[in-house]
Amino acid sequence: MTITQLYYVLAIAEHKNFTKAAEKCFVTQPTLSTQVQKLEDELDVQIFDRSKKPIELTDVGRKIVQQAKNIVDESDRIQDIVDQQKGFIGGEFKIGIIPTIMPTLLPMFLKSFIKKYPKVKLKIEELTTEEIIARIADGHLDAAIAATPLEHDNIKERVLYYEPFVGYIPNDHRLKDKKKIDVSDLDINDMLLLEDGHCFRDGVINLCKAFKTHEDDQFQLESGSIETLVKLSNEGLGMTLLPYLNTLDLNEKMSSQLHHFNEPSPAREVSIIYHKNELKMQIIDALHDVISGIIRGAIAFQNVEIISPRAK
Amino acid sequence: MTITQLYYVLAIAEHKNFTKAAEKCFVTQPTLSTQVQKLEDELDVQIFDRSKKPIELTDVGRKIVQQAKNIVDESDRIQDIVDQQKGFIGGEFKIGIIPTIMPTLLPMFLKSFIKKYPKVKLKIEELTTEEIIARIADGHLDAAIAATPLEHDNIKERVLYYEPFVGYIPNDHRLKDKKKIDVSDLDINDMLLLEDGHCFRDGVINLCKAFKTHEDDQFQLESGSIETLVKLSNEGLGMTLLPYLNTLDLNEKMSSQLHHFNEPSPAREVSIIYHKNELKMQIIDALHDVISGIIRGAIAFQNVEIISPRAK
DNA sequence: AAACTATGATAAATTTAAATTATTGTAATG
DNA sequence: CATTACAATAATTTAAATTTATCATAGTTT
Repeated sequence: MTITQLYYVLAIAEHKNFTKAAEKCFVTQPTLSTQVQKLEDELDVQIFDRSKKPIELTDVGRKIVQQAKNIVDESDRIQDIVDQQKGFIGGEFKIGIIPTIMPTLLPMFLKSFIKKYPKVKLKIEELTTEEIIARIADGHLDAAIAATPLEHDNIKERVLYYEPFVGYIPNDHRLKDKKKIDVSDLDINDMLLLEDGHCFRDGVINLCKAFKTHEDDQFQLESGSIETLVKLSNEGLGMTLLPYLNTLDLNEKMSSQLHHFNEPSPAREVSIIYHKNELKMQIIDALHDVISGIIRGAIAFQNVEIISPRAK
Repeated sequence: MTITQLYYVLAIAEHKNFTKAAEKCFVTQPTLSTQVQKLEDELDVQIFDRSKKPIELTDVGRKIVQQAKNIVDESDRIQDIVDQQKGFIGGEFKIGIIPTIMPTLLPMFLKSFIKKYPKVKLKIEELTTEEIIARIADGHLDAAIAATPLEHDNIKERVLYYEPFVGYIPNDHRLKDKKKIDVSDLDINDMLLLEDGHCFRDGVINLCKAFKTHEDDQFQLESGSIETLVKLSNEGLGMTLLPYLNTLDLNEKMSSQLHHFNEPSPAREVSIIYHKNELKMQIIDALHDVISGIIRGAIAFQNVEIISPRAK
């Protein structure tokens, strides 16, 4: 049994297809066929059920794949140990960021990160929390930045900062004259929300403690970007909530529509999250240090109340 | 990096000698030299410091060895998964048993175990608790039977039975007329003990809540076997304590010298113990089932008080 | 200090294993 | 029924592991 064989098994299990898995492994399809057969012979058990299309795992196969993941993870960690010893921070690092954090946070830290750690090749993807969780679990993502707490067994979290929500209230809105707003002022039915799948949407819904009914709505547009929310709000279609960092680069006219919350201000917790196996911890540490260092200059709120990003 | 290379590294780390490690791996010494060099080249780090005699691990080397152990353990477990799936219970299994349990327990279960599981090749060794802990930790022993609790981080325990202590009191002893004895009757200074290193000795000392002084002793013989203790006791050199199973095959004259304790009788907890990595769990389960099944017929005490087997 | 011994490194040759190209076999699909 | 998709197999090439033989070096003995 070799680690390479286990890699092959994992690739096949993932793609349910020898040919595609072979491409991913940068070898030809017969290589996978023969190596997997060798492993199956050695263990004297079928890992894959080739009679099904697409190919399926057998019962033992599923357990073997699980264990193979452990072994491959543990063996990856040897390089990790060496890197740590050498103080080497580098290599490819795949990070996911949720859409409502990406445009504000990424420009703040990316430049100084790549300057400080030039050997790290960051691959950044915009993903929803759901997608992030799945990809961290299966190892396709090394880490992610998302709203927490997620309370997911296989994922660890390290808080980066707490980001308060700020009300964005158009001139014709019932709350326009309140200098500071309160959570109890909010009514989910005159607020603009992001489309489904955004945890920021879920956070706001949790905050309002009521579900949007859709019944007496004249329109049902739900945007995918916070920028659109602001523009819709300007058209008088309702108020909205913005994460604090989104309020920093508004023009003068727009910032005048901002209404902060009375303390404790509702806020989201933003963390760097990663698999519990703690692979590539040096890079995660590096990211954490850079980001929280930069944020410390931009956000200075103490008295906040964390709103859960999870639906329901 | 291959699993084989990691095996080689582990063998060298253990024997601190390429030649001996090569023998253990059933390959020639140049094989180890070249394979280890290849691994060191790939990781670009020295694992061994060959300038020292005997050879030493470098700092990273130590960490790599630790991780290599994990990987090798995890990869062994794949065969385990397959065995479990097939309901196959077999292969070599190394078990240690402490001296005070070996002669009574082994004859009780060995025959029926090898009959029920003919494919398991048991290798049984008599070892002290100390030796057992070390060998389970380094993987040289698959499991052991010992007095518990040990409260050792890397070792798991599964209780087999509780074995009461029974007083063996010669005719001239101050307690000879007490039908049932009590823990408070015991005086460590008129009792015969096993030699140092036996946990049964430590258990008895704990029971007496006093240390033997050696000061006013006329003799300082400490035996390595319970049989000798009984014979010395017969010579009037003091009383002793026997584990219950040792009292079952005494002749009539000897059994008349037995004095049971008032309930709750002091007892030792006897468990099958194994590494927390839970390798070869099917065999451990099988052993547990056979032994506790047999013991259930021989020991039927409920009201006992467990005495710790650990010194001090 | 010279000779000896133990032990690991290196070289060359051999054996074994992995990977590739080309081809065949076999289900599912239209 | 022909086509397509996809895995297995065969033959060959390439690469890697292992062995035998030899050398280098450090410590030990005489």
